[in-house]
Amino acid sequence: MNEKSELLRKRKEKIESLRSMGVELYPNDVSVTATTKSVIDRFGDMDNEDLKGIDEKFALAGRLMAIRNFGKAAFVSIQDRDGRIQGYIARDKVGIDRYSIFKKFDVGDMVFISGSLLKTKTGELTVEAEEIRLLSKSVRPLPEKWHGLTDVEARYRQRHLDLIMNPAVKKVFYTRSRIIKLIRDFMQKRDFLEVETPMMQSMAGGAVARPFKTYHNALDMDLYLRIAPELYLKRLIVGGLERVFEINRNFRNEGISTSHNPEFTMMEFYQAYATYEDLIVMTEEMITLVAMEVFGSLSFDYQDTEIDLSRPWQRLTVKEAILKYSDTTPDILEDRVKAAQYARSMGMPVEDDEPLGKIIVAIFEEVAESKLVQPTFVTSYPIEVSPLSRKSAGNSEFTDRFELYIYGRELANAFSELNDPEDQRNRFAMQLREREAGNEEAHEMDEDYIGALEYSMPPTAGEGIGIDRLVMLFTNSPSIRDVILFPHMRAKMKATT
RNA sequence: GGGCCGUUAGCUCAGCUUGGUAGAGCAGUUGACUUUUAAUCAAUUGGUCAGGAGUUCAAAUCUCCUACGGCCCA
Repeated sequence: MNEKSELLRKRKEKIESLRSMGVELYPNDVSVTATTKSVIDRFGDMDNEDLKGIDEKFALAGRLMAIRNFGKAAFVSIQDRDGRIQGYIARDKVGIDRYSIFKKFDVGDMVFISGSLLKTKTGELTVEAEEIRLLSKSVRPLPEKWHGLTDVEARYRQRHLDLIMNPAVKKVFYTRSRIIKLIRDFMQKRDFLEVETPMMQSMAGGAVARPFKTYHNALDMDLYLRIAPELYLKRLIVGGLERVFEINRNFRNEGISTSHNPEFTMMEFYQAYATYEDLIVMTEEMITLVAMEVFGSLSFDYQDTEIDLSRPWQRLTVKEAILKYSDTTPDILEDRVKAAQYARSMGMPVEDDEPLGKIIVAIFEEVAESKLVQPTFVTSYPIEVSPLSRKSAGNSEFTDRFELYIYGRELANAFSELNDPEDQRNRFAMQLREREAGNEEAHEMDEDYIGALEYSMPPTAGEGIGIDRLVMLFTNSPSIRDVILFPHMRAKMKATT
């Protein structure tokens, strides 16, 4: 920002003049006894006569959001973490000295107010100040009071301003916190242990994605920010913890979009002696519980669409979903050459030696994904795209796996875990061949993990749930950036602070 | 990575089609005002028109490049 800006200069002059009046600009000695909401909840319905009978004093603090000046009196609006309340500052009440100091306050300053309550002519509960003090002087002006801050770039880059100006934004992050607490409680009630596993890993495993790379000086080794906690959580299952979950960040070195941020929050959990079908039920229970807590209902609007979470949710195999939403015939999905031909006919790039399973999933993503608006469990994923999943009994080309789709977005991914170390080695070998063929996202051979499996892991099912996307759904947010406080942005040369 | 759109005062936006010395509201400053609530009334300050290059007598406006952002596609 331009330091020559007249606004800033004027503010600094004002600060100097307050200082010369002996006013402490950044004091730290107030005792706040109430919030705006607590006062309004208790007294909002009372009339002026009742309020006069209360000899309690109220001490609140917050940001000055408006000043309506009348010469010898003024109305102010003070905003704290859970709302706003009006203050009435009359010269005769606070005294000439305090009033002349108050006249130098600006919208945006942090202030302390204490006094009694009254109702104005228009029926608004108001704190009649006996004292109004400066707690922290603002140097920069706030955005305009009516339109606020709407420029999305400025909102993300200066989230502090966004939070000050846009109460709906604050609400999103309160809801986010509540959803995470609900999920945590849900897991703990089912005897799952919350754990934390490495964010920095010597090999980025547990998912198919490109990692961020970093370097540890003292150990002289490359490290990768994790793309998933999966392989560590399963080591804990081998270790006998039986039920574990982790709610934490994953990092994937990929593009940014309305549903992708390079760092995002997942909950992963693993339950011994369960199958992916148990997790279907558990997922329904968890998400409907969140819906009931947040909306008090299983149906709600997301963007322009009504989402209905009434159970049971639709289940389709990958192939069924393709057949349902395209003109494909079953024989096309049984034959690699026909499938490749079909995919190409829709303009999708297909490698000559692309395995059938990968082509099927590509077709699924092309024709079906966006159609899965109401909650749908998609099952029976091909083995080629599921290197950590257990093969389906009776059909070794497919796995005991599901992905949950809502509003065309993948919200969860779960499977019965592959616990046969020999099979796991073969799967990694398959991935390694892909890697050598140039697929940077393919999984690496993880001997250490196989070594853990060789101590035997009980039959287990595991799942990852995208917390950001879940919060998007429950806060009606169109972009993942609306549910992440500080979404990643390209560095800007010009300082915006 | 591609396409489209955007970037003008602290904020929200006009102005661009059709080139001719940069506008409004809010905020700020000064003054009036002791029940207002987008307070009101009067006066007034504030601009590297994202950055760069080009065309032109003359560019916020036309052309090109770059940066950043949004939406859609991959």
